[in-house]
Amino acid sequence: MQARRLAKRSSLGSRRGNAALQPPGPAPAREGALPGLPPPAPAPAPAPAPESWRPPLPPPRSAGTGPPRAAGAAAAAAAASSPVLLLLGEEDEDEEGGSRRRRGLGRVQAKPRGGAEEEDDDEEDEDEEVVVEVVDGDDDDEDGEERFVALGPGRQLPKGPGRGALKVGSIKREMAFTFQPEDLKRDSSKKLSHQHLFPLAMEEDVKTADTKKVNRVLDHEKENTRSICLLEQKRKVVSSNIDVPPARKSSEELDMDKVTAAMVLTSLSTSPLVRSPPVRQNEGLSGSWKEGGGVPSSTSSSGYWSWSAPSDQSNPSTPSPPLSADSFKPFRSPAPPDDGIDEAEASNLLFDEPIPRKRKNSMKVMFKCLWKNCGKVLSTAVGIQKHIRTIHLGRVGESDYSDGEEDFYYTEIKLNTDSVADGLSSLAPVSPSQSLASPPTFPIPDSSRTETPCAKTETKLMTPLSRSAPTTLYLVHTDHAYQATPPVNIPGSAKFTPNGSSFSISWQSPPVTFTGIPVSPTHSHPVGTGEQRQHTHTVLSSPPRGTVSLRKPRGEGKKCRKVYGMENRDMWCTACRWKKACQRFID
DNA sequence: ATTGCCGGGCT
DNA sequence: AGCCCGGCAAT
Repeated sequence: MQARRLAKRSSLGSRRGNAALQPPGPAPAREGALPGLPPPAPAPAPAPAPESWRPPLPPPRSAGTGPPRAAGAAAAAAAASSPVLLLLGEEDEDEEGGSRRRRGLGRVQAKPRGGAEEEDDDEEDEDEEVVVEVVDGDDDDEDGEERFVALGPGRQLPKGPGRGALKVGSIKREMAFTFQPEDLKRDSSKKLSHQHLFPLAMEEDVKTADTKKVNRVLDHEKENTRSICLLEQKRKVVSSNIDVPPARKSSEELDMDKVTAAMVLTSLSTSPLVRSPPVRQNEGLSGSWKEGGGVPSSTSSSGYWSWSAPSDQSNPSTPSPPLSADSFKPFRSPAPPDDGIDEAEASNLLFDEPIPRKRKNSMKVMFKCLWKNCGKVLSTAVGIQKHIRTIHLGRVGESDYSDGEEDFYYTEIKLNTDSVADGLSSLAPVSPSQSLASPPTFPIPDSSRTETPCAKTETKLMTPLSRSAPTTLYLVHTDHAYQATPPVNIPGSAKFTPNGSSFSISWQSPPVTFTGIPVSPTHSHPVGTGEQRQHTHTVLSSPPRGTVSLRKPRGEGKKCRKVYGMENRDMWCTACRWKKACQRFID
């Protein structure tokens, strides 16, 4: 039989009908009688089909994303050798992502959490890193530099965002460089952990830069110098070289510089690149700040959020909340920011999508006013800033403009919002003024959907869906109804529970029942108002496609393949033969 | 790597 | 509709 089939296949299946011609019912039986016959030597297995081409894997991401610190040396080395690498890598990834998505299209918008999301994450991660580095002046500096370099001379910037990146890059770069001298200094003395990354960056710099820079490096270390350097360097024409500011300023000046730097950063914060750890509890206004790192934090965060929002739109399908506060992974800022960069003004308010993106861990960030006697908590950075500005700083007129000062007067609070409802409810009251945007952004939680007025954003991923999905599945399967299986399964015995797992039991017969009756009490009939019911309905109908198709849980039981083996493929149930869910041995 | 089976193409 | 298979995901 098999041989026949094989032959048939090899001959392009022109005669495909043959095997099928045998009456389906008897066939198995007959064959069952045949087993005695030595199975015809299976024809030489057809050469395995050549593997379908796959998009090349993106270049090792390690350089860009991975744990920056750990990856450190290797990654940095790679980067150093060819700064462009990173950039290219990014692009490649993008492309790949695109293709992946494209490929995925056919497949029910495959699970949103799939590659696309990951990729997004990655990307953003990278960006985040960059940001972080700016703030901290840490390891990531090189990153920024690399990017800059690559962008500048090497290639033409394809589009707006690129340009923006460039811009930012340069700035960043300056900052980064400023740090370097210090790093060198520290290198000898401190040996900070993050330092090992630097050498690379420095190396590169050294290549281009004069040795005198090194000398300068030896100067006493002032963290504040950074800011100064930044300012000074801006003047310098040299793009590739890093010059250390020759002059040092008095401590007082340094403070000033700090402030200045802070302001600069703040203003720059619009750029997605600037980032800082999300949750930073700096009660001590002065104490906790470190080298200006803290300064932009709040502002940047707001900026960040706002940026992230657009990204969401781009990938509506992926809920992916990248930021995990726990891991303290640097934030991802969507590289794409085509829109934003140009308007680097303090237009935070514009986007101010206050709403921190929903995080995986269901953490929500709130902003608390630290002003004495004012414990006001708002959900958005912008909101809190505004609040501080107007209420405490008394800057009524310039409400729009933020010089960053407000940042000192509020802190971020992480809230654990396990239940969406909580988050929403708390949200609403707290920041009535700006919260409007927030609700839509938190679609994830189940409860939210009912509460949120705005239906469009609602994801259909909610539990209901999952439950409903099985139902749908049922239908689908019913449709298929592979007739072949002679042995009918115990329809009656199988009891149908709403749960996906058990539903599988009864494919064949009863599904119909189900279709009519929504399985889960939650969604099902009785409860909903007309509207709600409708909603449910929609969910039911659409989900199969949009949602992660609930794949039928894999049956543990024996399957035709197992039972009969490949040799007796003919004995398989049709479904099995067709690579469909086995109907004979249903689990 | 194997296996179950979905999604989709071809006839 | 029947048949088949690529490819994904679970194992």
